Amino acid sequence: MKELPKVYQPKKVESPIYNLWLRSGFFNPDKLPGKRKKSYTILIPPPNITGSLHMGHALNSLSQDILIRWKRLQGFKTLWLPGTDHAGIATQVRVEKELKKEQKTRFDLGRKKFLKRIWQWKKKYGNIILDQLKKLGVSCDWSRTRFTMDDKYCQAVEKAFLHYCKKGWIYRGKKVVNWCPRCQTSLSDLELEYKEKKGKLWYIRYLFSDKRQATSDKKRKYITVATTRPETMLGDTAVAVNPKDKRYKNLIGKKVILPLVNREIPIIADKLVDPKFGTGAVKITPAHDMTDYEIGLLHNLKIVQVINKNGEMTKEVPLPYQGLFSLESRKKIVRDLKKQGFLEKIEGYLHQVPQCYRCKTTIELIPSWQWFLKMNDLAKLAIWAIETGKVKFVPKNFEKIYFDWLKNIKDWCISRQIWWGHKIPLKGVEDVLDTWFSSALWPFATLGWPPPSSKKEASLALKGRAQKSDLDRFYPSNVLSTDRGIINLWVTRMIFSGIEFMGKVPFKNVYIHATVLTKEGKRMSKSLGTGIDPINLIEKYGADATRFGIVYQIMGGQDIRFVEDNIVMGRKFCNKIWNASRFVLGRIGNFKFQISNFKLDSKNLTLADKKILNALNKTVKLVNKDLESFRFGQAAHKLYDFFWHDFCDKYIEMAKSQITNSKSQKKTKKILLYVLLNSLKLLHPFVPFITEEIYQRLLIKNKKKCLMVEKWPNAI
RNA sequence: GGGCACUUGGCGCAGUGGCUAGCGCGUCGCGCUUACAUCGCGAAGGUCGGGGGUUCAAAUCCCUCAGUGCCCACCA
Repeated sequence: MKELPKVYQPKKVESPIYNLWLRSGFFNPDKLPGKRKKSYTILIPPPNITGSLHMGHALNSLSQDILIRWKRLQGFKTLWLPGTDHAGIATQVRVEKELKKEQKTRFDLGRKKFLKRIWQWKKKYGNIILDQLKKLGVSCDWSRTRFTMDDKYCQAVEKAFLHYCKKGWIYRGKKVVNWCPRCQTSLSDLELEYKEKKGKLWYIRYLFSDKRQATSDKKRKYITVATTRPETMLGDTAVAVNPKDKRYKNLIGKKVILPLVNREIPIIADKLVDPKFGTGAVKITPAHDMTDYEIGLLHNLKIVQVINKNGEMTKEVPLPYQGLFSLESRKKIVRDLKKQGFLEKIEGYLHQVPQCYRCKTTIELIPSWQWFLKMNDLAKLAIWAIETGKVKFVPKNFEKIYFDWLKNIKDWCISRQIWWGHKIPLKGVEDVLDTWFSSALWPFATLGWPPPSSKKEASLALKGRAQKSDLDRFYPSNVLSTDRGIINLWVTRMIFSGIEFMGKVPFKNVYIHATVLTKEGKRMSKSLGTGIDPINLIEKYGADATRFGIVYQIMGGQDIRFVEDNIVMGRKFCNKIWNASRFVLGRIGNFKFQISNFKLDSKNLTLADKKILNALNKTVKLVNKDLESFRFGQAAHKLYDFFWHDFCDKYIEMAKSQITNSKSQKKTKKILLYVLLNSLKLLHPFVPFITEEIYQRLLIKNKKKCLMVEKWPNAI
């Protein structure tokens, strides 16, 4: 045996070990050794093809890798399926940025050339994250890598869409929708981000059209409305007050003249109006506000669109304002109102301004023709899944977010006017589907749904594989591990899609991992310069140290304040594992023990022997328990304490003297090797490289090709 | 505006009714003892955010206040 270096050198180990795993084929469930009847499946949340690895991915992938490696050791037929998401708007925006460097827009290229450009981009950069994940040591079955725009996946999307059509759940309608003037597309509510901005509240007077109408209060010649967006007043078709508001009760039904436009509009009553806000009287612009739109529908108001899809004022407005961008026209309108005496006052106002979640442009609300998916029945399915416990959230409190959204559900606007995505499979429609429509099918579209329609096709599809299809064998998956930010955007939609198309929920557990913040508690973000690149950590400390350091911090909280100190700890721990192994290997020499049959009879055991064997047993039980309930950090702490303090500090020290005694020598060696081997197994899901490297150097009988497929220790 | 969470030694965190509140990093002192100085041994350091309550007993349960992070929301 070669002498081991005193210090563990991850760089020399990681790449050869990863190649060993790849060559073994054991990432692929069909190539795993032994009889493995039960499957254990995880589908990776497909990263966007625009992305590169950040701490969130690292954290999430680690939880999944730990689970998969643990279950693989426990003898399950494990599948961890990787893949990427075409990420409609995100990718399109990314490539548009590239084009901008050449002073071009997508419209300059035209749809066909632009799409070609995106495919090129995808080919070049589409798998960056997956490649980076390999450095972390993840054990995905790369032979099953999927992309949400693979041919087969496109079929699934089309089939799902047509299925909804047949049910009559898809309809086209002209509604006020969120519109991104830069992306030139509609967006669902979930695709908005709100940013707090300092704005103003303008108080504007609308004069009564017949001054004598206000007879009860002779001084009252006008009604004042407050607005944060004065430019939309050009599209006002009513003023609304709360029916219970005494101040305005006698004005309901009267008419006012819209300043600058000179249109006569009615004063109406609607309970949606909050009497406490502003003056209690609100201008109603059905074309450019959700609430106003709803009020407009109820009161049969005319919809006057004054802002177009580029964010410019339309021909519906008086000539001086036509063609101006909305913010320019705002300035001019305020100036004109002031000049003409309609502006009562201006107040400062802090409000949440919606912006596009991909390009951060301020959203306009604009009436347009879109496709919608009726959500009533689907929402009920999703609610049912959680209420009956078919799907469980960990931590449980996230179910609230889920229910809150579902119980106030609106129909889902599924059409987008971007180019990159799944085209709506109907004639004459250029729109593509919301990227989340396709992600919603991920749990089964990746496994071969829709199933082949003929037997011939079926046998073709199964060529070279086991008899049963992946869909039969691996659906539903066991765990979905994801970020809390996409619970409704993605998780909810997978759940109802799974039930609708497969008749079964897509996964049993939804594990919501912690969000990684900086040490100061700020969000990690590249643009803020607060991001930490896991790849740098791997370079500096090694993959195992990084893994252990991160996992050590996953204690179940919603947030993790990341500190590099823990990675330092991880590195020290790896070194400890390395040296303890060096000691054991050195003392045992070339003797090959039969470890698998090693029985622990209590005769001939010293107190130290008993203690370490008991501690090992206890650790096995506790680690199992922790992992079953996704308590990754707690498991890591227990392993750390056991290995360092029980094994190294105590037992190895005792063993040094026991081993000099000819009576206890052999047993001590056996126990050293036994505890080391089992420790390696227990630690493997957390620190796979170093444990595999050491395993490869062990002299034991019945040695497996890889530690990765060894047998997880049973607690005695 | 509503909701979810968090607040424990210098820093990051465990601990969810009961021994003198633990761990990692850091700090200080002593040790290169033949697995490891990325180590060992020892030490200092906390009235568990403030206030109130329940209990024989609270970091741990309840109320309240404050700070922090996040999510949701049609106050124009």
